[in-house]
Amino acid sequence: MGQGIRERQREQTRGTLLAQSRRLFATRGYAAVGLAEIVRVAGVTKGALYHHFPGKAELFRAVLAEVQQDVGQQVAAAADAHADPWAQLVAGCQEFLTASTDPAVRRIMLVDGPAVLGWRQWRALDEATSGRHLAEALTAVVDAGIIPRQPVGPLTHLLSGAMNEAALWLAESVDPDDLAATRAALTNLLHALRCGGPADRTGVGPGR
Amino acid sequence: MGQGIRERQREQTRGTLLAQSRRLFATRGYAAVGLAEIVRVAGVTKGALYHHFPGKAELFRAVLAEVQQDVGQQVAAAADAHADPWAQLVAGCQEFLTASTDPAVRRIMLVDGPAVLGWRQWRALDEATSGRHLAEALTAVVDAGIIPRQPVGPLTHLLSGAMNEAALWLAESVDPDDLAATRAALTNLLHALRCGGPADRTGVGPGR
DNA sequence: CTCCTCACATACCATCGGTATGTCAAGAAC
DNA sequence: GTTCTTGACATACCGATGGTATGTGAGGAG
Repeated sequence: MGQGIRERQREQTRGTLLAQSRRLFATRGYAAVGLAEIVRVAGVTKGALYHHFPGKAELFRAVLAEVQQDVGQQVAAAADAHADPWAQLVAGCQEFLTASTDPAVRRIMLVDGPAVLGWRQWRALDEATSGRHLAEALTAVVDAGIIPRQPVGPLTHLLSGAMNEAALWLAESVDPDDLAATRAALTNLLHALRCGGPADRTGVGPGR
Repeated sequence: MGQGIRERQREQTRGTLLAQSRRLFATRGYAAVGLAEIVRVAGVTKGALYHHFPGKAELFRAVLAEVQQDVGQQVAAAADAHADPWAQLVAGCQEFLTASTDPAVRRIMLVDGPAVLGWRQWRALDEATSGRHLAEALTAVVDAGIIPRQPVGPLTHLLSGAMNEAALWLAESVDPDDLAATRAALTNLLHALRCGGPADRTGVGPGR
């Protein structure tokens, strides 16, 4: 089955490198973890690391992609449990808050990600995974006429940022009621979108 | 006036150190700027830097505090131009987007800040300046009965994160309409709060 | 004038990310 | 089976970086 002892070994080495990096980056942050420690706990040398990844930043990028993938799947699974576009949106957003309980998500994806890769690359990765689900869900909700027709781009980023920040806040929060309150506020915010029409939008053209 | 040539020189050295650091950190990011370059453009040596700051991270912290202070004042000034609590909230939020046009704000305050100092310290700094204004404005709006009574903590973080992310997105955006669309979406979002309640009121609310 | 302190400058060090090169086994060629 | 090539690492080394220990000269108190 495993075609070639060569390729199998390669995948295993790369796998442990990614797994250990993810663990260390999640617990102590990108800057505080040296390559020496990564290769030590992975049981290899720096030569192996640089054989698989162009450098520390690219290693982090691979780890981040893995984390984003996991979150994206988790969100998508929660959304797919519903048929109604609106229920999918709400469920996906709530599930994102749940997924962000994982320290790896918070530290790697939300804190270090933008700083290490730059916001542009970070956004591109997000766009390809979890962020895309939000945009699609919003588009579906707009198309279904549930909320007023409007450009979904700005709205996507507003909501994405709102949830990111809320997740980080909840992580440091000591009051257990904060989680429930945030979930309620988020749901409330989403519900509020349904009655927000063209208010006094100053100096803006027609939406799409 | 300046009591002592000693103290004046001290303040000037510290000032240029802060100013040059702010400029370099804003343009190239925290990690990509070395202390050697900072002290070179500031016309001093590393000895001077370590005499004024405990280390690179603390220097960054001082720069970030300065940036936060500026943003906070800018937001407060925009809000104080209005008497109505609601107008203050909207004006302050819009002004935050304007203030985030500055690359120093985006890179130092929004991207590198959380990663370098950790989200906890970053949040504490924000809480003391620009973030506090948002919380106060929201409290005022709730107290005035303009939006339904609810915990302001979660709402503050949701809105803060929304604006942070929007500001970063606008910075990379190429479409000039995005700015206007985002302002509209943000205003719309704020307006939508007026018809949503903690107990899930799904009725169609008034425009204004 | 004396002396002390403070605001730096100089010299130095440990560690880090990164690179160049060596090594040895797995798979291909015959 | 032998040779030969290739690829998956290991080893040794380098420049740069943040950080520290120590030197020094001018300002200010007495």
